[in-house]
Amino acid sequence: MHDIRFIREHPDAFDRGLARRGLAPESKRLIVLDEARRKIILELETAQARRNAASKEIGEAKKTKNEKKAAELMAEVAALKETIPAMEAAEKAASKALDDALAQIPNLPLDDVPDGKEPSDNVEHHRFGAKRDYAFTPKQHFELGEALSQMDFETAAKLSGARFVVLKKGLARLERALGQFMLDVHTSEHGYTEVAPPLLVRDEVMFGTAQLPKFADDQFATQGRIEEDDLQKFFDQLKYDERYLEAGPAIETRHGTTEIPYRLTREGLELFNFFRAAKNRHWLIPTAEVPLTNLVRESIIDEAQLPMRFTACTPCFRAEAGAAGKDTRGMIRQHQFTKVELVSITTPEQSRDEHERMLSCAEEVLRRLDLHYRVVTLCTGDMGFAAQKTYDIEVRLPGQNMYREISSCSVCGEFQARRMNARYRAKQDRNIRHVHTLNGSGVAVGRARIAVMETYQEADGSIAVPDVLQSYMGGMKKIAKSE
RNA sequence: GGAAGGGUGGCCGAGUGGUUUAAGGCACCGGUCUUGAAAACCGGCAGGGGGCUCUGCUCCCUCGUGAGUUCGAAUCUCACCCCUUCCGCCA
Repeated sequence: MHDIRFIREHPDAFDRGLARRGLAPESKRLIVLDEARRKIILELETAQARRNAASKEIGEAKKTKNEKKAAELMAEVAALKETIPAMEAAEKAASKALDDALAQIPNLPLDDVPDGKEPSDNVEHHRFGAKRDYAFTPKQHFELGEALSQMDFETAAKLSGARFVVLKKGLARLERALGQFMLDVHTSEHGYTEVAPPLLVRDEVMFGTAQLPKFADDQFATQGRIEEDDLQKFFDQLKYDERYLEAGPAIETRHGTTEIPYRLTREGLELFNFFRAAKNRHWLIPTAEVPLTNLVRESIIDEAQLPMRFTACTPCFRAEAGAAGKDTRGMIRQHQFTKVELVSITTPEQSRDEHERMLSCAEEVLRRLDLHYRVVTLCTGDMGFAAQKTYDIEVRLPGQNMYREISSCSVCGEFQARRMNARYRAKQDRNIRHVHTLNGSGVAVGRARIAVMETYQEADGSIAVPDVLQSYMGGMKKIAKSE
């Protein structure tokens, strides 16, 4: 969420930032909304101030027995009480219009983010390791997994549909081992606090990290249950407004009378669906970034507590609404996957350095697994909604013969903090300011398993267990087919 | 799912219709004292927003949220949200 005061004071810089993302200018429209808002606030507050002053004068007039003046003042207050409610409603509407508009606008890129439109415009930052030579043609992870009878898409489809998988034996354990290993590295060596967060969260939490309102279609949510009382309340609210209720076709009853039933209009149905969806709903987290970042929502933290660093290994759930046809084979893009997440809460001064640090924490995991990867700085056109700057780590998948994203580390500035109302009290001047937030995968466990499988595959289709994982695998050195 | 009790500044907490302009404490900041620190004492200290002649002055809103009653609401009424405890069910 942007600061309207910044936009008001730096409209050109704001629009330039949007332009770098390939977006049309917004400052003019926002400033118009803001001016409308401030105008009505001024009117409302003038009326309120007069009402308050007159009320005090009433007391004084009564004290001095000036009944005539008191009566006049009371008439004035009565008149103000007629007009103030409408102004209050107008003020609310104007503020909401501005907030709704602001909520739809993505964060601005930092100066050093490369300009570009597409992933191909991302800039390589550095590499670790090198492509390996194989004496055979490396297979893709799903070929390996299915041949081992430890990765089963068909059964998963019976249970849950496409984009799910059942893992067994060594591959199931490899998933667990990777998560444990990563958490241990981050907690015991990188200073992150391990958290086991809720996987189901409220609307406002999803808004805080900016999954809502814009990306609702990408999320899974639980369905609220509607009871009879709720339904009655819903229809009471409609009040036979013809936008929502209309007369249906007449029905001849058994008794020869004609009844004209009411039914929902299209808009009424939409309203009903909205009402039902919002009732007792929870969202399934698409990433632990959501609960971890929101840990500090609606609070004022002492600067001495910063930076805060949180990590969690959780399942993540994504509807993959816009990904039809993409990565349909294998486990690259699933509705459910495991990820170790890193989140930092910092002061504005710390966030840039913390971003570099977070990247190196994520990289360390891949280094110890001895996986070849490259780091790219995302271009302005490829960055996520909330990010100011993002590094992606792309791991080499020899079977796919591609580099694929395995981690994404973003600094968000105060963009999310504003949405969450997360602030800190500065040590120096005791002022309250918004914190900065950062998030990164440290790293995606599902994709790390794929990378291990494809990188460590052997000619016979078995998979060597990387040294650092063997202790997490009960000493297992090789994942091979077993009866 | 049932019942009861709650939601007040960064934190704790008083306040059940009218100097609440929200007591008091803790924390924090400044000062006095001290070789220094602690203690003690003195002073300051909620958040958000608007306006202006903008280092300042001033106004508005906020006691979970929204509506209502009233000349007047933290306080009363209604609805909703959230939390806690107990009971039931349950891994």
